[in-house]
Amino acid sequence: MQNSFTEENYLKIIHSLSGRDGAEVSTNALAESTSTRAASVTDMLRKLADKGLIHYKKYQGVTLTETGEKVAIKVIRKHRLWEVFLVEKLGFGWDEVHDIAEELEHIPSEVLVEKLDAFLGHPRFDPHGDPIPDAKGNLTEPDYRILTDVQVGEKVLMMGVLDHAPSFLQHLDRSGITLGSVIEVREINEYDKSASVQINGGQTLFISLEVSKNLLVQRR
Amino acid sequence: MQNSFTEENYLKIIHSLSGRDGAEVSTNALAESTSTRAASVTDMLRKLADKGLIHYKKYQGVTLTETGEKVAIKVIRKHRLWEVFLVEKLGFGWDEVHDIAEELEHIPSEVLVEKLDAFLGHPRFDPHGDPIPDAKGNLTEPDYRILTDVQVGEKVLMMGVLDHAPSFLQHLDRSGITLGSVIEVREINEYDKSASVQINGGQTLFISLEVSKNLLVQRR
DNA sequence: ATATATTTTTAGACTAGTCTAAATTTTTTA
DNA sequence: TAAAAAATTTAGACTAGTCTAAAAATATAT
Repeated sequence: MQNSFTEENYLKIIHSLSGRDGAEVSTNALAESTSTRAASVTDMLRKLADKGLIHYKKYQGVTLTETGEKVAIKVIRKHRLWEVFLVEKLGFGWDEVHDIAEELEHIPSEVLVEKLDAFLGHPRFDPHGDPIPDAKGNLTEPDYRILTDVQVGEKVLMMGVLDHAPSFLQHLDRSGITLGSVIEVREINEYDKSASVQINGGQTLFISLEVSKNLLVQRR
Repeated sequence: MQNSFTEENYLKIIHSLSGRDGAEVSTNALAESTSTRAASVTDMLRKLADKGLIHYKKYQGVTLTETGEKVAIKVIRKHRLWEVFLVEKLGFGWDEVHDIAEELEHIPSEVLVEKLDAFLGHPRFDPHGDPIPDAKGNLTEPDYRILTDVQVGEKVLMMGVLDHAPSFLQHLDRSGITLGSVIEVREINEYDKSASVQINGGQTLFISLEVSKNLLVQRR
């Protein structure tokens, strides 16, 4: 039984809204994320439930079944591998690849994914620092901290972003912050909670709270 | 105005059935090639005509408009570039790439195609010897000969295939014939019109008329 | 705890792409 | 050149995915 482009997208979105704990996802949240109306979501949920891909009880929200989870993770694996390809091989910026990967992730063919993975050297992370599930479907989210949780005086490594919006990524580019950058938190401004940080031991700049909330970092 | 996956396929197929002279293509031929019914083809033809992509008069067959031709050639360009990628970079066999490229060819994004083209080193031919249209849409079909037109005693270069069926390509693999092979026609068998040929100055073997008809060759 | 607000589902409809069966047009053939 | 055959189009219907409007269920707030 083959899943459609649209079905795969629902599963992927349920996965991401569901979070690590596999919490229930609401119809409205899905309508928001899929840019459709709640009524359309309900229709699709009945269909996915019939196919055994989600647990669904009317009015109670949904969670993925084990099968549904597997499908979702395969799509995520493909999405992230294609993003690596687009950035590493074709020279796209990390702010340019999301929409194209949204299309490529639905190309069917197990062998294509595995050959692509090998060609890319079995990367563990995509250009935004998101972990790439392995061929068996194991997806281990590394427990990065958010920059807002870093103490003044700490030096950390920039490992990923929570927001993938092109405008946010371009802002980071202009700030000279990329994956692997060393960020030292120098001071937190009482007034607006912005942070003074030093990047790679060089330039010092202000990072707004909004930005800090979307930066994933790790102890060095 | 964006064309759908299905519309692009119709245009591509009309292009290929239409041939170099841009001859009219019949509804039935399209039904055959698209694996649909004639009635469905008629519906789609009305739609493509409304969009200005084909010239269509009821019962008279169709030809591509200039716009339709451009769209078709873009799809062909993408198909052939992806095939090069799959064979050259991912290590697929030339008999394995057609179906995957059928999907990839519909991924939208001009910049993706151009970056892919550059990454591949601006290849002029795909893994089956078919010419790749350039970014401007210029598609020059080289005038290869068919092996059946080669005289006994001539040595030619194998440049492409007319049949892309996996079984045919696998048969060539087993015969040791690939793009660039030197083929010397030694003898034509009166009985079944099969040809005795020598490959790369080495092994001599029989090629059936069926096979000869599908081999494109060039004077060395 | 009951009224109000919010969320979700149902009902009925629309588009794209397909189908079958029947009608029509074109082509072939005798 | 008229009848038969073949090709094509029309008519009406189906599925997937979406919509709006209205009904029903759940949550919230006095």
